[in-house]
Amino acid sequence: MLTIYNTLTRKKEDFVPINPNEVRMYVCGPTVYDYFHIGNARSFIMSDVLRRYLEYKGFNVKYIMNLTDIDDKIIKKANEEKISAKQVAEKYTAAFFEDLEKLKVRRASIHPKATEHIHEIIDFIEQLEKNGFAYNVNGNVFYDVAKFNEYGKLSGKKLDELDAGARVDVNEEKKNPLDFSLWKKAKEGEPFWDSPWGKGRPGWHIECSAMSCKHLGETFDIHAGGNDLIFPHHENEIAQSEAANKKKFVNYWIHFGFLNINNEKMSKSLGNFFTARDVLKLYSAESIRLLFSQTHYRGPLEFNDELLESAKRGLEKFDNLIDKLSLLPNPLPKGEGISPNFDFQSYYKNFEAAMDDDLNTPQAVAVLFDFVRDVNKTIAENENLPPEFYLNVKEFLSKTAQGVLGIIDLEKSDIQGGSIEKELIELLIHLRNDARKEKNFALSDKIRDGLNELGIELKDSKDGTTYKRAKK
RNA sequence: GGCGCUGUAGCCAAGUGGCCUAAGGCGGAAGUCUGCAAAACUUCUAUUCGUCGGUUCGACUCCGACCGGCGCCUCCA
Repeated sequence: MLTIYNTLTRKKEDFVPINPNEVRMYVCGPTVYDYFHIGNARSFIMSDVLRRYLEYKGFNVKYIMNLTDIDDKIIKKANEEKISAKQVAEKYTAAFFEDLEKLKVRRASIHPKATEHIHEIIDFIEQLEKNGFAYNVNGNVFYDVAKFNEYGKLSGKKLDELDAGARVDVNEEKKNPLDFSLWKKAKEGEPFWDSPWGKGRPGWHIECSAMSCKHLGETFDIHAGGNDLIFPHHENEIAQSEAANKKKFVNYWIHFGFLNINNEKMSKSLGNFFTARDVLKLYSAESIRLLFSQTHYRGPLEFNDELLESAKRGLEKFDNLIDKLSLLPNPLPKGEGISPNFDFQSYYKNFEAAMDDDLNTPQAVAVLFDFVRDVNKTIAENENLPPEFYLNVKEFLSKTAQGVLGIIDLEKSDIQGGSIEKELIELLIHLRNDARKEKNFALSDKIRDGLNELGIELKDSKDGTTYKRAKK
């Protein structure tokens, strides 16, 4: 049974979806005004892991991630770059999908855009007006926080306390400083849409309520996002959706911890961030995903080169085993060998137990490392293993390490390939081994060192010489 | 000020009232292999869980105090 820590109840709960075999989940996506940073990537990756694990468990997952493609930051960027807001959004939307793909994050079922749901958003605001939760002041429409009794139930804040602590950003039009914009009146030169309240554009929070409702229904299973969205964003979504639909909005709220640099939150405003695409220039998606998987999703995650490097090194254990598998004859000889005493089921069981426990990926990763070690031992201790053994190893890694966590790529063995490059390397290895037979070590070492400089490492073993390419 | 999180080996990081004299990764050490090397593989690497008290037959795990770190309360994954 999968358990999930629910921010709403502050407890770990059994996960029971509304429909038995289906999970509907919504994750807050990016505002497309810039490249996203590696801290944002954590949310995308961990959401992806959650989605993959739900599928592993047999659920049919309907996964929505929105794109905020109209907003103050986009308009600001457009003015800076002297292009339209639409062009900014298009540019960074394309970049967003490119980066996701490089991170091996699977696309959501649908990535709805705010600007393509203006109609739904307007309907939603009208419903709020009708229910008495919204008020219009000169074309600006606000949500009346005081009308929603349960305001603060997600973040554990109380209205009066919030009021006291709220930083004064005086907006004369608001009844309460905590009221937030549902519809913003267009200023001169800003993009706008026609509405019952005049020309304007939607506020930030309303798009998620409108789009989740359209694509997932009034009540759905999981809503996820970064810790900093708890308040006010998710709190406001609840206020909007529950006030409009008069129904519970979301059953399970999941929030991801931050990425820290030197024990400090990575953020655009602090300037201590790396874009995902820059990190990807130096490290593979698998390295990044392993690093993220080695910390529980709710806790803070320390991020630096040394840790990325150690994740990359850790990955080599998997890669070496994958290389071993890829060197086996294809197809494997049938029915030969003695079955070792190797209990694959217990590894599946342990992996699932870890993941079921509020997505304890560090524990799950530990199970995978144990698995690799035990497989290596078994291979070393048994001369004549049956083909099923290797097939089972591959299947296990394929389902868990690759399928759920995405920390390995079974199709991409370094040893594989069919290019001329491969043939040249093999020719050099032959020449070198001839030199070694003649004890011409000066020449053989020269070849080895030369290849090394090109990023190709030779490995001599009993069964011959193999090579691998240096990796990210 | 309000609310919340957190302190485990050189670094990162799970975990639990007795199976913990504490997973896993990196780093370090030794061994196997090797012409040498690298790599690989194997083994070892915290008598101890921020400090001090308390509860308990028993705590690192529960409670209290103290010290330290972080976050939200404002756009933010």
